[in-house]
Amino acid sequence: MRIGEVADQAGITVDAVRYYERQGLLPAAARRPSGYRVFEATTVERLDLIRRLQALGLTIAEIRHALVAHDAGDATCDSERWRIESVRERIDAKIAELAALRVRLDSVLTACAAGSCALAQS
Amino acid sequence: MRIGEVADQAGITVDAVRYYERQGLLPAAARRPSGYRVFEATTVERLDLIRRLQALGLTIAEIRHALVAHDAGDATCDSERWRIESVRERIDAKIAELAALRVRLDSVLTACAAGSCALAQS
DNA sequence: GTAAACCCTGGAGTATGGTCCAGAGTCAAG
DNA sequence: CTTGACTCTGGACCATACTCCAGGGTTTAC
Repeated sequence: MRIGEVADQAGITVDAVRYYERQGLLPAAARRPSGYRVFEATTVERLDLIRRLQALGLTIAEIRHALVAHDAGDATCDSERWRIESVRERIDAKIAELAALRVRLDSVLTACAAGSCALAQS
Repeated sequence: MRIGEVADQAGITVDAVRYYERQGLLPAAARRPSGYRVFEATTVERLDLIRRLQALGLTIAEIRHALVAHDAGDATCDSERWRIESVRERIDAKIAELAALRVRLDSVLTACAAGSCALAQS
């Protein structure tokens, strides 16, 4: 398959495919004599997996670590659980931060309703 | 006051002060013949205000809009309320997004506990 | 008069996850 | 044999909010 075909089937751009290759999320593709990349059908599945992990909030670096472990056959449920849990902690921290922010915003809005503008407060 | 003094009193770096000036959050400072910036004491208060608005989650662009209205005498409680409410909506949307992400993560972890690894799922 | 501490500008760098581009080569159909 | 669609590379660019740097000038104290 050409790069445009895998990209279409995975629903992403060819630029993204090349980017993932550069980032080590895909093994370096085989090449035709012309330099064109040649992909196997399984690449589409791998791209789907990458997208699913991204949708779970993993960064490119985390996905790379996960896939390297996977490729080496080292990806146990426990090792992946640990990775996902660290992502969950990061998300929980972010939610807590935003919730605190929202509380501060509400108090500003309450003050605003009472006639005290945020720009005038000290 | 020199730039280092206002920066110290506001608890930020001189680079940040110059950045705020470039971004239009501070009026262009007066200069000595040597080119050194000269600030009035009120600049410290303005820097404090900028920091408070940042702590509420406003971007530099939003703070600029708010301060321009303020400087023009146009900053009413209503106009500021509208600005703060749009920030609150943004934060609420972000919290909702992260909460949905967390639900997905939990289902992956549940599957993981049941022996189905995230990397193996289709 | 000299050394330390301060200030100036313009521009590059940080992190993230890609996108977009030019300029060139390749491939398939008609 | 030509046309159009595809691909290649390396590098610049997006937003955000600064930070850091070089290479120079200024101020202040002793």
